[in-house]
Amino acid sequence: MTEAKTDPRILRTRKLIMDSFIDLSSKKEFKDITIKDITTEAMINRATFYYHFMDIYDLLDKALTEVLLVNLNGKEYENSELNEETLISLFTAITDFQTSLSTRCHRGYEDTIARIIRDQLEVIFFRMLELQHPEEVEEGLKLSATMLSWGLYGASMEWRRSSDSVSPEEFIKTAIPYIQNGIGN
Amino acid sequence: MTEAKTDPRILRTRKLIMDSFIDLSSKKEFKDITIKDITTEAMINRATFYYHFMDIYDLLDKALTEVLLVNLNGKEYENSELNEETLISLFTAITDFQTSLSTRCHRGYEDTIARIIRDQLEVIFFRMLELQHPEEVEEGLKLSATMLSWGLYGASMEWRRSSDSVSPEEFIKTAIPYIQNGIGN
DNA sequence: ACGGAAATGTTGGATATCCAACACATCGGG
DNA sequence: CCCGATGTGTTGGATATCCAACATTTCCGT
Repeated sequence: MTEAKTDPRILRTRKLIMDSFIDLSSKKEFKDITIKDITTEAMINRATFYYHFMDIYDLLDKALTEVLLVNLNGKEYENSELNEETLISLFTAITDFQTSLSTRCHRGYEDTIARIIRDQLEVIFFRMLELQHPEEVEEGLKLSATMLSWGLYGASMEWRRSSDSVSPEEFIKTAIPYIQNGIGN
Repeated sequence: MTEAKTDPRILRTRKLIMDSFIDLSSKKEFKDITIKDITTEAMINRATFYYHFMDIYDLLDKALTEVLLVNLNGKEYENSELNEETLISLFTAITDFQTSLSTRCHRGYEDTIARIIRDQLEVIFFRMLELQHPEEVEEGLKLSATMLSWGLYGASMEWRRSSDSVSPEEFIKTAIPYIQNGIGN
């Protein structure tokens, strides 16, 4: 209900900046991308960049979040339950996202990426848990969501490390029983 | 030397509008494209459209000119002579342009398109003639350029009409001797 | 042929963006 | 070491763009 539509110029400019950044990321390493590069490509003034973002790390953060959200929104977790299907879907969304990033060059920013993934996962988990256990206190659900997000992210790291070419689906399925027994009714 | 750089916001907005229009043109007929459609796609306000263009016909005009210029600029006629090679190059540029337009739907606006092509050809011819005949009076060169532009455009119409699958190069080559004898020293 | 809906243009005041200039940090070469 | 060159952030005044509202025209269904 709290309307207050954001000015379309803001939406347009942010999109131009993010698109340019993502485009440049596929051509250069992150550390070689300068703010002038981005603003030139986006056809906006350098000062305007600072109107929207603190610095280039802020942009990296928000751009990756945006991309991850696009990856996740195709899946519609809004009103779904936390079950085997959604867990598999979430897990493959993460591994897809990381694979798509590996073609770009963000070496040295794994921590940022990890935090972004965990943050988004936590929000999704919390929504699902809230829906499934309306009687529980918020604090408990929050903590569960936190632990699940760390856990699923950790699993994705383990999947990448193992690299014995088992599919993400198969990989996460082996862990699901333990998760389910922990969170099941 | 007469600087007076145009504001980058203007360049950006015009580009957004033109790109959106060209994009929409490949999906709808011109007559079904509304100004709201364009401005929505371009993420700009409808009032801003009128800041840059008189109406949608003005946009059609300028957008086509832009596209044609892109077609022509790859060829670099700036300091070239008016000889067989450049004539062939110009002719194929025109036929390419018209072919690319035929996939879009501008039925009923052939006159506009024709005028745009002739206008641009005339400018190019005049520059070349000026370079090649510095001693001549401007009026004579202007008129020659006008006649050449009409002539070459007419040839392109004839080429489309005949459609006996002879290449544009071959087609125009048959006419070049007459042009050359007319304009040669 | 009528009436409502949608598209076209226009306007004045609000706001995002631009510019030029500045101070500061970083870096690589002589 | 120092210097010029390059990148980062910040600022105040100028300007392109937005918005909401309006009048007018075009279109389409009944």
